[in-house]
Amino acid sequence: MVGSMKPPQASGLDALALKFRGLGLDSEADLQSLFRIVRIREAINRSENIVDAGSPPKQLTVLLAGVACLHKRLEDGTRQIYSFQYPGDFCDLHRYVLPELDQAVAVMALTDCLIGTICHDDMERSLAQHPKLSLAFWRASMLEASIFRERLLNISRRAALSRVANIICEQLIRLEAININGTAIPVTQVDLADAAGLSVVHVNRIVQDLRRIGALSKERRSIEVADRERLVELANFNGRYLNMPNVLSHWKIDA
Amino acid sequence: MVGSMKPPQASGLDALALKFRGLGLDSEADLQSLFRIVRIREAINRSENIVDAGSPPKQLTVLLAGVACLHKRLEDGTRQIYSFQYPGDFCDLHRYVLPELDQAVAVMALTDCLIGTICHDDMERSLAQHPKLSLAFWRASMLEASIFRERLLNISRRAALSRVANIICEQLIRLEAININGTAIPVTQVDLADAAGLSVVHVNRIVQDLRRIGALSKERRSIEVADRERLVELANFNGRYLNMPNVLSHWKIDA
DNA sequence: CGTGCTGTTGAGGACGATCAATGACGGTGG
DNA sequence: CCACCGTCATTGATCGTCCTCAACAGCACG
Repeated sequence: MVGSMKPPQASGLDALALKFRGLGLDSEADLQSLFRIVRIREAINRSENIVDAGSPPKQLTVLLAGVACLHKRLEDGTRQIYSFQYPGDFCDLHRYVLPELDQAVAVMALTDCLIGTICHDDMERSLAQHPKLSLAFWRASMLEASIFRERLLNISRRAALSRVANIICEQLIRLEAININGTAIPVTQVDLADAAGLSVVHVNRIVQDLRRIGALSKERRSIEVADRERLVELANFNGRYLNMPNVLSHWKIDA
Repeated sequence: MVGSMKPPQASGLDALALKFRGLGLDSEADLQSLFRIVRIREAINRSENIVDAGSPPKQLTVLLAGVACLHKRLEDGTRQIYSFQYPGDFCDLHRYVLPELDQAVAVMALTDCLIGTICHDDMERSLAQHPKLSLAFWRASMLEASIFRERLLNISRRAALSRVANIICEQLIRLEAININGTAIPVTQVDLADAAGLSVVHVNRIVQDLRRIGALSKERRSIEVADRERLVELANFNGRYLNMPNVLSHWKIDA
């Protein structure tokens, strides 16, 4: 089902640790300094906004459990999903770094979520004291940019089937990277459509194709991968843009 | 014509200054420290690569004059242009920050270009000594990401005409931001097509439409804006994602 | 004076959008 | 407990945008 994820881990901070170790933050001291400034934990219900379009940025938000998406609502009501976010991902770094920008971009909870916050002052202090942390954040932003580029390529060049398969592959790997090893992607067909730039109707047909082929499980009401190799092949997927060599190593990916 | 741009300014460093002042680097000392490490200047001919896919990153590259594009060549030979780059833009920050990543992304000169380089050691020293510089670079990356998001949205949601108009608007503003105030965009229809995710044939028809409408000048062999307000309107363009309030202020942009 | 790139034009076809309707499920309030 | 509603998933039909293929003209280059 869509609303269900692994129950929030003990603290939710383990995902943060995983993420930042992956970004090259190997010093335990730096990591602890980051943990120390993550203040409040708040539960957010599915389909509520975690970061509002245009809200005044006084603090940073980090996802600790659940799945969210960075998106923008257009004039005509349609929604473009730029990227999905998982535990350990920061939701509003862009606002912290370029506050004049991006009033229209928001983050929405796709499942029930748990978030932590860091007030800007603490952030500044911490960055000043831990230069390595600063680099890690820069890396996090770059990784996000890399994901945008890949999505751009995906939408621009690939046919609907590859496109959808691609997005699913990415989510599977990113879940794996934070030790969520299931085969189900906690996302609706509507979400997929908004991320892929396709109509829901067409996504539905594509999903059915993928099920018929055997790449996805026949489970109605859930996007569940049945044959990941087939899916990777259909997607022409190469996950190297994700900067997760450890996870990718057991993902037969070539070219 | 396409190959021609303003002749390279005295040093090319003025564009760099403009860019980084726009990114909030207001201290003259920080700026000077950046200038000091920009080493070699090299001329690159149109359609040569400035940064090769997979080249070993030992230095940073900054564009000092000319126009380039960040792109990737796909298996089938097609090219996706992620973004255009102008004097003051760094070409390979992504490699510096996430060297494990992005072997396939390259930067190509769209006109004759002049570049400067910074060796990684100098960069590290400079960043360590000038924390503000570090933030400015982070901002530069964020701005690039913002441009990727906008392009993503553009390709994903808009019809071909708006799409092309949008890209042209962006380039016009970005040129303006570095004091190049002409109405011609130094880009071919092929480039436009690769950036917009459309076929050249279709872009050609769209360009002709835009000319017929009067938004572009009737000049064959060049993309030249004739009526920017009309173009902005057709594009549904809102340039706020570019983080250039000073430039945008005289660009009647709303919503 | 060819060769190559860019721009231009025409015809046909495919992929995906749009519109419309229905079923299944879950939650809510009477 | 049941009626109601909203979201998600599904199906069919039609239509349009944009792609592909193919050819050719102009200009720049050697």
